[in-house]
Amino acid sequence: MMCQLFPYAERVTRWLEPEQQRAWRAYVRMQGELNAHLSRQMSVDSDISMADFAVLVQLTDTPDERVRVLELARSLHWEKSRISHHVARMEKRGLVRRESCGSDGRGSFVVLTDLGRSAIEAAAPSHAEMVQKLVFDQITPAEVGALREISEKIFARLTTGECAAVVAGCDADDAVEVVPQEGGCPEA
Amino acid sequence: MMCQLFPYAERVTRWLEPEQQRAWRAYVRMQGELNAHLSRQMSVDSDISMADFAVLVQLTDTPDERVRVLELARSLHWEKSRISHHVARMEKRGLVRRESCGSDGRGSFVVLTDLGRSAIEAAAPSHAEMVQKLVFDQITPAEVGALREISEKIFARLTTGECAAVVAGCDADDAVEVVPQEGGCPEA
DNA sequence: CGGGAATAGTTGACACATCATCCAGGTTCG
DNA sequence: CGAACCTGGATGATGTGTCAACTATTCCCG
Repeated sequence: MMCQLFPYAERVTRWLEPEQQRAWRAYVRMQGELNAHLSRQMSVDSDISMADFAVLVQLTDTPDERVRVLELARSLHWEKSRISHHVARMEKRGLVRRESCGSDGRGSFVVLTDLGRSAIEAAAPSHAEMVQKLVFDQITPAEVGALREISEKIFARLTTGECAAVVAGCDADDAVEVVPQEGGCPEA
Repeated sequence: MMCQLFPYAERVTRWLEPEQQRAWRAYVRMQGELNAHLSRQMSVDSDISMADFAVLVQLTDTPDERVRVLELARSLHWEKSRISHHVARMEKRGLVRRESCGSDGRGSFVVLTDLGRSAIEAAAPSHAEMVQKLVFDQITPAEVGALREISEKIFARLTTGECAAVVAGCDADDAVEVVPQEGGCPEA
């Protein structure tokens, strides 16, 4: 594939070194368990999923609590059809509603409802505490920095060059980073 | 708003510090993109999913290429019903087959087929190279070590105390010492 | 003005994960 | 022996993610 071009002409596979192998396995396992745990916790004690949460965060971060569908897709790095389906499900549950856009006949807004607002307000604190307990209570401040550096470097590689364009329906706009993720809120 | 922190509150939420927040955001984004990228790459150029790959790896790691279903669940940290469904789909595609277990009438084995073996042999090299390029080419040897340490610490917390038992159908019955810890998982 | 092309969004089919439930084969113990 | 219970595993419903069409608007350009 496009990401497969390699400096070596031949098909010499570069297998992972033992050290890398260990790190990779540890990372993969941790990441899987952490995701599972955070998802389960959120759905158990707030009755919304991580995906719902991410969408709701985007909405609450916007002054008038309404965002265009494709704007959501871009800031969440989701495909447009994923957003579309997900919003449909959330609408069914009353967390958001759709409104058509006057200035552009084909567009539509996703709007936060009262139910949606109270859902995220209920979910945020325990989610933040969970992240704190499961992640940041376990590692040193130096490791926090390292985690960020590592993540940023890898992420950068994923969004540059040949690898970037693969995401359909959501161009790597660039300036990126109005990242959805919750976490703490700087005391407003 | 939900982010306001009231000093008098009984349950004071520990929001993330700015540094932690940045690290968390970076991690979440990276992890999401990396997963998506690896999955897409594998299914595009080897026609199997990461989940298939994980199962196949377990099978090839076993001398006679046959493993009990629950054994699979335990080593992959999957729920038993997930394994069951997944194996059913893989069987339909000819990657594995089931065989009943003589010594225990209720058990069954999952057995690697020739098709399954050639699938994983085809998938492994390009997957390894992808991991190399996307991850290890981006970070320093010191960071490889850090990544492993961080992952191990967080993982350890996830499999300890009350957090561990939550996984249904796959009790860490053996080995794993379950040391009760205060602080608990969710605040309940 | 008219006819592509791009854009915004939806839809349907399918793969996947989770949950609750069910079931058959073992185990324990009176 | 047999009833209660435990275990290994399958199944169906439901929610979620992806891909490939598809519709409807708007844009561009002659």
